This record gives sequence, structure tokens and C-alpha cells, in this order.
Amino acid sequence: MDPAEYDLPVFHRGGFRRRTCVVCGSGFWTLGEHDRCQEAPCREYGFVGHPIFARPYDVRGMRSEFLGFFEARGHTRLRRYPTVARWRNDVFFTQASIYDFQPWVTSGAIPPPANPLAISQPVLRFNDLEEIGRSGRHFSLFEMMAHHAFNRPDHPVYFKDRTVELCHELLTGPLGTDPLGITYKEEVWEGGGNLGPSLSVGVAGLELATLVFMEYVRDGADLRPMPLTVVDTGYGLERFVWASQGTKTAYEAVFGAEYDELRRTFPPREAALLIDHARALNFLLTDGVVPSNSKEGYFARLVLRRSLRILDQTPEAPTLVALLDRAAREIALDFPEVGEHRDDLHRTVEAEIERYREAIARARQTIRRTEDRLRSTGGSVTSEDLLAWYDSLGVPPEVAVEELAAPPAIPEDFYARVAARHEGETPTTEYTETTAPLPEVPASVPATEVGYYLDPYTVSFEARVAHADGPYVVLDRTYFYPTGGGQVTDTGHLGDLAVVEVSRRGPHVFHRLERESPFRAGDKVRGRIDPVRRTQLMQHHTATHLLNGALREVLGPHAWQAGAYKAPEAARIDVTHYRPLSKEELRRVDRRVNEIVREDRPVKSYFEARTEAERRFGFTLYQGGAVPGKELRIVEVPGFDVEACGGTHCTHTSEVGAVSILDVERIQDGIVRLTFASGERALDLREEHEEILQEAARRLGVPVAHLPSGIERLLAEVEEGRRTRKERRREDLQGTAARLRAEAGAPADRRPLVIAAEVDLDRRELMELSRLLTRDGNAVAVLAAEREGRGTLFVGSTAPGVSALSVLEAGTPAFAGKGGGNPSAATAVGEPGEPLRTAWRAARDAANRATDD
RNA sequence: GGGCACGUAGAUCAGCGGAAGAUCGCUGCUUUCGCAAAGCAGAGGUCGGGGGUUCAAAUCCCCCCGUGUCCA
Repeated sequence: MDPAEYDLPVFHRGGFRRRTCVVCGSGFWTLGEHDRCQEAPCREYGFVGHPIFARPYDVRGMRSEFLGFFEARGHTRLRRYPTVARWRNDVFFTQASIYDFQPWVTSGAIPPPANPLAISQPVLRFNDLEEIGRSGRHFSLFEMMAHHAFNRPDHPVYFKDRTVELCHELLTGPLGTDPLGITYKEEVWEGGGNLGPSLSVGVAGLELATLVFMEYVRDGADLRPMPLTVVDTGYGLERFVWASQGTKTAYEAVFGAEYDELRRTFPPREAALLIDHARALNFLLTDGVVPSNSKEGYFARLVLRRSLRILDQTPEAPTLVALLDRAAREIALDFPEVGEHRDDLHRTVEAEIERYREAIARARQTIRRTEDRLRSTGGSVTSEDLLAWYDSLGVPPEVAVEELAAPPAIPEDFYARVAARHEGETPTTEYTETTAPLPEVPASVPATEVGYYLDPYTVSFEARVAHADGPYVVLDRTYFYPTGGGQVTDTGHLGDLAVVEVSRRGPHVFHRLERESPFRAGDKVRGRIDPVRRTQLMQHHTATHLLNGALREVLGPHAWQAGAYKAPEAARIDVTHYRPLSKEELRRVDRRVNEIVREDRPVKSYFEARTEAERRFGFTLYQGGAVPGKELRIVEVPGFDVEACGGTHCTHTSEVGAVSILDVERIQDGIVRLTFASGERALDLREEHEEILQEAARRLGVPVAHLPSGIERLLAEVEEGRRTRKERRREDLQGTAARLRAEAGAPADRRPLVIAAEVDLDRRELMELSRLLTRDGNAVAVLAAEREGRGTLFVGSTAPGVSALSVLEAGTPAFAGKGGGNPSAATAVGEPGEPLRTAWRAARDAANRATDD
């Protein structure tokens, strides 16, 4: 990066000098006399015992100091965003404050909610779990305080100079840091295809903040300037608090009394880990993550189970629920939403604890059995087994060892070796913005004015063609709904040509025609939307919201929409829940939804400032993922459900008609899917189902009401028939066996009985017959059969010293038989006809010879 | 999203290329005034589904489905 990027007026004004760190070699700016940047590892921690701020702060005090400082300097204070980044498909969690504004705001697609702004964003990072409690400074959840500015060419806010000025003023002003002790180290930040210079702010060995200036787009080897430049800062709240108190570890400073309480029962490391995890879990669960075995749910399960393991090892430990409650009380002082819905959170946690206990109990059994088996063969359990058990059964090694009579040592690097087992796996697919292959539109084409938001009933309109390219037409205004938000496209006509698909990219709506567009820019066209399809889609979409509301009422607020799809034929909604829906829950959801439909409540759709909407309704607005825009389109069923949504909706719940839930399934751990239909389609389906029932009843010859018992009877009959057939076959075989035995007569003395016969049976029957013949012991059966042009020779023996296999082998060459077996049963297949008979005679003779001995 | 493990009698599981098993539960008989218990006898299986390899597949291979688990 060009050194000029860091050569800021603010440094020169303030008398800073640029130096080079003797350790890491980086350039840095400072007022003090330093030969190295003031960050670990270039210099050691110098703040422990010597706080670097004028006075100690707790978390709350520091947060409000920071936000107040920026608010007083023209920044709008924003509330936190959810810790689960539902609006992105490349990450699970909000890992930095800038995530709140990616990708829509930072790409310039939509304006920021405020500009400039200040926020303290709780962020989750699970990549250093092993360090938590051990390092003294790692957290799975921490708050990233930030001030952001988004600069458009026509609307600059501030960039590097002012950012550094603000940062420096904060540190040296209200916080009272010694100006000479601060270093601004030159770094390069790169991410998501963007890059820019950044400055890392170090004091007394601690990296307090990072100031990033997103400025360029990487275009191959070249850098292009971004149309929108972004100030992305990150100030670690916990670090600030720690530095202000100068305690030995960050945990003491950050968690205060809560930490002291736990220290009475746990060693420092465990105490810190427990509070840290309790804090993360509270946020995760509040923000709607249900513990599961995949995606974001796994991380909730991971921290939950890690906590449980520690609690389980300590007899006087509090319960996990109590621990979470204690942490929630603390968090709720600043984030009141975390304290709400305690009962629901408890139920989720209890369900997860139960599952963990079950998994461990099952695993213990498997482990014991495996060890028994190994020991009986002279083997023993190895540390490799411990790894495999952890991986496939989820048993932590300490638990496995408890179960073993001769446990191996738990490897020091156990979890590293677990990680090694996962190397070479296919990486997760990279984030790709899902844009249809739409043609480029000249910048001069104005944004499409869309009418469906405020008027979903207009299905015929006049518009002017703004741009046409191949089959694609962009209009100056449209009422066609483009695929999005889980709602499929409208169809219809432009002029006489069918519109087969409508999609949106950026500000433009593209109508794809059935063939090459005859229209040219400037043409006037009439748009007609297929009204039946549109109405059905509206009904399905509104019904989705109603179901979502009912599910949250019935299941609890942890039930978040995890996906939805609305097509004309049917719609579905996926919600997070910790176990399959019970019949009763389903019945209540069904009743509640249809009750809301009957009540004919208004469905209000309107635009509202994002900040205001979030304040009024909270983040549960974002059921369908975050919706871009400074203004949110709110779809509200007063007193029941409010969501930010861009879809077309009915204006009254009664228009939905009726909602029929067609199917419920668990699509993965922690997510249930409801498939349903509403409106006309629900009636159609009801009719179809009725017809199917009628038809089934007619074919069974019973009234519909007796279908279940009729089917039961039918099944019983089928079963009876199966039994009878089986019985008859057995009797046939028994008859054959009796006949053959009689023909063979009684053997002399105690010599084994040899029964040889040609029969017409298949392989399986041969085996059964042989079994019948030799059941009483001391007998040899030599059976031959022909089926499908192949000859089969079967030998069974219960005679001591007579090997069925040897007898068989005496016959195999004669009919080119291939086969094998064991001393008690052997079979071969070869040529049919005379060769088979020859083989059979050879085998019979061999059997007779063997029994003569 | 990927890796691994698992799916066999009503339940818990064994078997891991050659004639489907154990324990508990169930039914009947013996014993008892009755129950429990014990003994004896018996019923109960498309070995998750579908393809393939093989003379032969619960067993090996592939693809699905389901469950668990670890990792992103």
C-alpha cells in the first residue's frame, strides 16, 4: 500500500512522527519516543496493575462513554443488530459491527440507516474457543464498539483524517490516555473483494482499536476505487474495560461480581469460561438460534455442551439454567430483550440438556461393549478410539475414560487431533451473490418505479419501456412482482407477449418475455398480470405470516422462520424448534391461524424508517432475513405478527380464505417444515383429498368413516394371506421331507442317515428342506435341483465327521459347479441335466463312503 | 454444507461373505388359593429402501432415506 495513504494531515497537525517498529517492521505514527509499536507481541502488556485510562470503567460505563462521545459529535446511536446474521448467506454470525451493513449498504445498493453512526455490536467468534478462560483475554462473544461513515461522491461524511482525529480525541480526552503512549500502526485490510489501508491503535501492549478505510475494489491485480468509501472501526469494549481497570485478566474486569461469585466454586479458567459461554448462549438463544447439529445451531450446542461438561464435573455447581439466568439478569440491564422469554429459553435449554444426557448414556453403552469385545480378542482401547468416539458419538474423552476398565491416556493434543481428522474435507461453498444472469442496464436508465408494494390489487397498467435487451424488458414502472423473499414471480403479458419470469437486480425490474422483445425504449405498453396466480400468491404469502405468528405463539419466541417458499400450488415455512411438532401443537397452530383469518384483521403494509421500526417492533421483524433499505416495508397484522417483507399481501386476513396444513416434517435437527395451502388452492386440495378418500372408500367398499378400520381389516387379510402361504410352503417342505426320510428308511446301527434326492425347489427352499431332513442330527442330505437352466447341488450335514463341503466337492467337477460353503452346509451351481445328475451321484456316493467310516 | 458412526424380533443389541441369533418383553404349559418367581415349550424378522458384485450378501460396493455425532 502506498505510504501516502497513511500520511494524514491529522498526524502532521498534531506533531506525530512516523517510525518503524524494530520488531515487526511496520510503520507507525506516534507522539511518543517509541522504537516499536505499542502492541503485543512487539511489546509486553504494560497496563496490568497500571490502568491506561484516567479512571476505571465497567462495561456499561465504558459503552455509554463511547456512544455518548460519538453522539455528541454528530453520530446517530444505533441499537445492536442480531448476533445471528440472518441477512447474509456467507456467515452465520455477526462477527464485526460492519457485518450489520454488509453487503447492501457497503456496496452502495441501499443507504445506511444513519450516517455517520455509532454502535456497540455484540459479536460472536468461535474460532478461539480453546483460548477462552486460558488466555485471559479471549471471549466467544464480545462487544465491538464502532463508528462508521459511508461516503458517496455526492455526499462525503468523513474519512481517514476525521476518523483518526475522533479516535485520538476519545482516547486522550474523556478517557484520559497519555497521548505519548499511543501508536497508530500502518496495516492493510482486505476482505470480501475490497481492501484499503488501516490503522491499528496500540497502547501499553494492547491493540485497542482498528480503524479500517475501505477504499478499493480488487480487480485482478489492479485496484479500482470504490464508488462508496467506508469508515469501518472496531473498538473492543472488553479491552477498554480491562485497560481501564488493569486487572490480571480481562474476565475480572468485564464480569465483575458475577465472576467473583463463580470463583467460589470454580477455578479461574472454568469460571471465566462458564460466564463467557453463558453470555454467548443468552444472546444466541434470544436471537433465535435453536441448538442443533448443523449450521449456527451447532455452535449453540457446542458452547452449551462445553458448559455442561464443566458443570457435571463439579458436585456443588449450579445448574446450567441457573447460570444462564444469572448472566441474563446482568445482560438485560443493557439489552432488555435478553431477559425476556425466560421460560421459553429454559425449555429450549432443558430439551438440549436431555438430548445430551441421552447421547452420552447411549455412548457409554457402546463404549463398554466395544471394550469388552476388544478385550475378549486380546486387544485394548487406544487413544485413537477415544478420538473416533468423540467424533462419531460425541463422548468427551474424560467421560469415555470413566467407562473403561483399561483406559488409554488422553492425548495432550486431543482436540487438535480431532481437527486433524477433519482435514481434507471439502470446504464450504463460497458466498456468491445470487444474481440471475440478467443483461447490463446503462446507468442512464432510471430505477423502476414499483407499484405492488402499496397497491397489490392492480393487475393491469400502462407503462413506458425504459430499456429492452433480448427477451428482457425494463419498464419505467411496473406492478409485476419479481421473484424474491421466497415468493415466486408473477406472470402475465406485456402487450400480446407472455411474461414468463420477472426478476429484480439493483434498482431495475426485468420482465422476461416468451421471446425476443419487439419493444423499444420509449414504447408505451400495457402490462397485464395473471390475476389468479397473483391472488393465490398473495394468499399464500399472507398465510405464511399468519402461520409464523401462530407458531411463535404456540411454540414460543425461539421459533424463527428459517426459510419460506410461496408458489401457487402450495407454500411452506420452515421454523426453528427443538423437537418435532406434537399433534396437539399442530392442532393449536391450525386453529389459531384460521381464527385470525376469520377475525378479518387488517393486514397493514407500509414503509417506515428502519430505526423507528426496529425500535417499535424489535429484531423479530427480520423473520425472512434482513431486508435492505433505509425504509423498511412493514407488513403488520396488528397484535399478532409484524415482519419486514417486500411481498404482495392481502389487506385483510379473511382474504386468505382458509389455511390447510398439508404436511409437517422435520427437515433437519432443529428445523420443522410446514407445507400448507390457502385460499382457492386450499379448497381445491380439500376437494382433491375428498375425492381420493371417496375413491379409496369405494374401492374398499366401506363408507369413508370406516376407512381406517377397513384398511386395518385389509392389512390383516394381507398378513393372513402371507402367513398362510408361508405355512403352506412349510407344510409342503415338511411333507417332502417326511416322504424322503421314509424312502431312505432307517440307517443301520448308529450310522448317519444319507438322504439323496432330486427335487424341484429354489435355492432357499433347498436349504430349508435340507434343514428339515437333517434336523434330528446325524444325517446328510444331498439334494439336486434344476431351475432356470442351471443345476444346483446342495449338501447339508449334521453327521459328526461328515463335511458337507467335502461331499459337495466330490460332485462339483462333474457339472462344472462353482460354489462353496462350510462343514454343515454347502452349495454349488453348474450345468443342468445329465452333468448335474452325475455330480449328484458322485456326491451321494461320497456321502455314503464318508458315513461308512 | 462436509466428514464419521449407526439403522437386524415389541425393546436393547450381537453376528460383518456360506443353514438369521442372545437378553429382556410376549403367549402357553408346569408349580401356586392367587400374585411374584422359577422351569419347560412357543410365537415373533421383506436384517431401513433401491441397485450392483458373487455360485452365495444382514455381511462387500454404489445411490437414496432416517438417526446420531463432529467440524465449518
